[in-house]
Amino acid sequence: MDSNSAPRPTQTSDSLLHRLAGPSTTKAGLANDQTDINRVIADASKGSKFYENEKRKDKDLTEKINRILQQRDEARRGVDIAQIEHNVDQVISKMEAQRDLTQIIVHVDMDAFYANVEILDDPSLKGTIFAVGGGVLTTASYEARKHGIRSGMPEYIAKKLYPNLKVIRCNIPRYAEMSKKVMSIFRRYDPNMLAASVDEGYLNITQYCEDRLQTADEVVQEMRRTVEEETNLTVSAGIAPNKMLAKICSDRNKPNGQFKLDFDATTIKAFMHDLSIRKVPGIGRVNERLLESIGIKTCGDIYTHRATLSLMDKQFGLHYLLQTYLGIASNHVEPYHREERKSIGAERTFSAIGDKDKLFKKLEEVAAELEDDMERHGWTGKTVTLKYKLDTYQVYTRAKSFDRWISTKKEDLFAIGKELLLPELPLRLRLIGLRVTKLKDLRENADAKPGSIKRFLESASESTSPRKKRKLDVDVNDGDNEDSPKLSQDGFEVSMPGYDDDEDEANLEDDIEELEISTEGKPRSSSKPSSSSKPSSSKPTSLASSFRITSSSKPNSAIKPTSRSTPAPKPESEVQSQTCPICSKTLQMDNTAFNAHIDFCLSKGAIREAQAESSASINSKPIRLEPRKHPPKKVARRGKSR
DNA sequence: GCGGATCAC
DNA sequence: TATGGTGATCCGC
Repeated sequence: MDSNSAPRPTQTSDSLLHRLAGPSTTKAGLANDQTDINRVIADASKGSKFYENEKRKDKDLTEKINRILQQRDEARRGVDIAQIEHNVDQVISKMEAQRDLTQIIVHVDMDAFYANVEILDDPSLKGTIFAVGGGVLTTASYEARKHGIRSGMPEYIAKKLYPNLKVIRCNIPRYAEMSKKVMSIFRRYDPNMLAASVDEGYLNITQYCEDRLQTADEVVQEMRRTVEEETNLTVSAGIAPNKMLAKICSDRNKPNGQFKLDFDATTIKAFMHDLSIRKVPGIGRVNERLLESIGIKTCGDIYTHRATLSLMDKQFGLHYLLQTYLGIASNHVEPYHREERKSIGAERTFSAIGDKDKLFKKLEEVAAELEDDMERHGWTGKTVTLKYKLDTYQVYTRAKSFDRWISTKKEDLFAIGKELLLPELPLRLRLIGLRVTKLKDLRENADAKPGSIKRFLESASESTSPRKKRKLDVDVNDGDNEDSPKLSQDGFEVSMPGYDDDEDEANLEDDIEELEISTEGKPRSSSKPSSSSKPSSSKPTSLASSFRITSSSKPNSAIKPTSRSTPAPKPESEVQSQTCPICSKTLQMDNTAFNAHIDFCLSKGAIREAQAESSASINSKPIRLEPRKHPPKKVARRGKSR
């Protein structure tokens, strides 16, 4: 257990080595000896500002862990552990009783997507060691991964690992094109699938299997074969009763393989028992370390330490971890809806700048990009957040809210950003960004109940085939968004917005452009740190020692579950009380019937009324028929450092 | 509402 | 020489 208080054999601690190795360490196709590779990476990084910042974060985390251990020991003192365990066991029984094994969920994941598309266009790359990106790598071929080269890694470090590495520039429009093709094949199996990113999606094939009397394995096998036949790209898949399990399973036989988990509670629990917690979506490197510090490395360990987790629920989130231990999660799959968007922003990295006018110039450029996006996608909002990163890599944000919808003109965005940045100067920065939240959808005026309206419109336009680009509200998924991915780490890359669907190509391309990874900067080392300049404000959250933590600064920590993670099953046809966003009547019916009712209301030209009405009330929140997407989240928290 | 922080891709 | 960009969410003020 506690691997951190042990003496370090080398100068760089294990945790720091691990941190420097990047977030995608647990991925498929890794290298011979991770240790040697981590060493090379650390040596190549040593001395840089980036390295120093990682070191600082690592130290903060170590201190936080020490506080947690102290809290744990204190909390366990004098309490009846057996009793607590008993109580937790009862909670587990209840969760178990709600387990839903009725839905067949599939997670599909394209293998080394960008790299494989490049091979498509240049077959001579097949089997060779190459990467896609520039400055920072977006993805690496499987052969390159064997040498420790991963997405998110700076090119110069990758070349230390393999000097002859060939690096190909990203061709985002091309990837988007292939993504569309592949997604459309997936949709044959579930028209309601969720495209989670350019290269990844979730399907519910329960109906499909039932209709054809085929097993899930057969269907997925056929689907994967179809993708390969029609696109020459391979995909890996996971089949399980919920999204979390399906995602974990898709990684099991990658590349070009599939893995099905038996739809049986005993099998699922056995599967989770030995699974590294790091494999659980939502648990990243930080939470991995926090959990490990109290002895939890696998999901099975969650049960062993249930008493501690219960006592420290605030920090770790007992509920979410228990669900994870049981292998229970959301099995809800539906397409992304435009109204789910919560923010829109732009940010740019550049070689460090200290000059005020030059910084404003950068801010202006970012403002222009943001204007473009907001216009193109039809959004405005009420809050603007400035983000900046010092040349020391420390990140800060400063926000301002308005009681009106802001102008999307770049001049206005710039003015707001300037107002936020000015009081912080002087600073030496390497990144500036602007983000708008508290959004209002300018296309579909329904900011009032978007959920259903959108849903209806979407299916309607789908059948009639859209083709025209914008206007006419209702656009289905404007491609915008989505989940968005960008460079990924784990294996894959990035993003793109709207692949979703058939519909406007032009728009799609625009979106794609923005995805390009910039990495521009020609870094010149900034001569001096000038680190002295620190963000003024800073609110030391210090007092935050909400707990009785001992020492100084940082407050809390730890993991927590989130309400999300749909605890229960919820097949979908459950009768419940719901209020129609159009006619405002409260109805008792299941979702299918409810959507039909909404269709009815909409068909009566109720749209206009709804729009008029909604523009008056800006706040109504989208209604939600089902649990939302997104996993858990919520794990650790920490205070500010330094 | 604000700011820090973590995570996914 | 040199380490992305977009979006979401959570927590503690």
